[in-house]
Amino acid sequence: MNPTKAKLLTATAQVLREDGFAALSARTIATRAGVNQALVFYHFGTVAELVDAATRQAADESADRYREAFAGVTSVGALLALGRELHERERAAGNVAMMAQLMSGAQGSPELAAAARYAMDRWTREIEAVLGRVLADNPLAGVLDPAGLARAVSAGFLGLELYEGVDPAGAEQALATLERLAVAVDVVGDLGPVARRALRSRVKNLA
Amino acid sequence: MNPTKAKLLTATAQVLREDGFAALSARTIATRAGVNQALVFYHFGTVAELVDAATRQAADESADRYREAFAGVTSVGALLALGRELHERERAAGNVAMMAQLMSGAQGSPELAAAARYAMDRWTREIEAVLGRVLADNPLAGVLDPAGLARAVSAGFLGLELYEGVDPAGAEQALATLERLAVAVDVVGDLGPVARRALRSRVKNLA
DNA sequence: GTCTATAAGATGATAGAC
DNA sequence: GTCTATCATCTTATAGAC
Repeated sequence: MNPTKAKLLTATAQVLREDGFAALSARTIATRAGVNQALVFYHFGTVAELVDAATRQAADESADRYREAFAGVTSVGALLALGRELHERERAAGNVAMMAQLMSGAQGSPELAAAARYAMDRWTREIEAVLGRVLADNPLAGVLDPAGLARAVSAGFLGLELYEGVDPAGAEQALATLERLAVAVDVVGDLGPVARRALRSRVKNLA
Repeated sequence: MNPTKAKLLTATAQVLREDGFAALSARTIATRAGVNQALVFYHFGTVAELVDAATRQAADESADRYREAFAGVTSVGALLALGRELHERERAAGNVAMMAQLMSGAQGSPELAAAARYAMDRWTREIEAVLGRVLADNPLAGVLDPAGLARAVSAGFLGLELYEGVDPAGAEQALATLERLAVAVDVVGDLGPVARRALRSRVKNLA
């Protein structure tokens, strides 16, 4: 990989994270990369193609970190602890903010929508795998399919990130409640046989 | 209200909804409003102030519609049915997309962040009220505080809207799973006295 | 209140020197 | 591969005629 090309990719991610989609331009990116503006077009053709490449790369790296971290998780409790930690870490790295910016920018551009879809797919694939393991013997498993839940979790992180930029206290409150909801799902999984049977029979009618 | 001013406000909302935050400019807005570009600055001073005014107005109208619709709802089942209908209607109107665009644009602009926060507050206030009523005698009430849950729901809608623009099928799948989760919460609220007691004692330790 | 004209700057993108 | 210089086009914002 050409060093200038690499610099442009990481600079694009930085601008997207810190200043938002609206701040993206060949000049802002090149300045942050410490290279000449014309090199954006030499290496990537257009600004949109650079953004596409940068976000796909970031999504790959991010998803790979998810996979490693999720590898040994088999209980809801462990997933929650890890989830909170991972959430803080990814937040600090700015990956969620970057994806949120990508998604909003993608609304007006079919080319970027493809990159955004790719990024979401990479995330949900990892989350779906761990959710499938964790929910395997929960009586709510028939209701909470891992695929749908993984997508809901990914979308939820996007929304929370946007919300956090606007009202940090409110976002924290929302996150705390969601964690409690997850704990409640776990508690339901630990219910005694009587309550468990009662719940399962009722749940069966929903699926 | 000056008719030109009104036209600019609704045109701003339209551009934000249909073309996204990146497409906002005095010219795109004025063209859609059918008025001269200079009038943006005469009536609102800057483009940012126009966007601020337009999104506050839209949030007010949207929240007022929520309030009316939520007024008579007292059960989770009724809220879910209404929620799905409302979600479709607001989606078609483009209000959620507009807020999502506002939130992402707000990341780079403190002035817009205030407007975004105002919009989120108006939404969560209505949702919190109806959630408080609906969850009043659910054994999970101690875990799912209405304030946090309302914020989570608002943020969730934002994320789902962004996701939908990128992958409609995935977003629908996520929404379906979330609805099932809400139904499960309702089922828990309808549990017999034995299971209910077992759940409540376990839940008590979490709060 | 609304218009035209215009200033002053940022943007994507290209041509051509090195 | 990298640079400078340049283009047409877009932007916010203002001045001044009507």
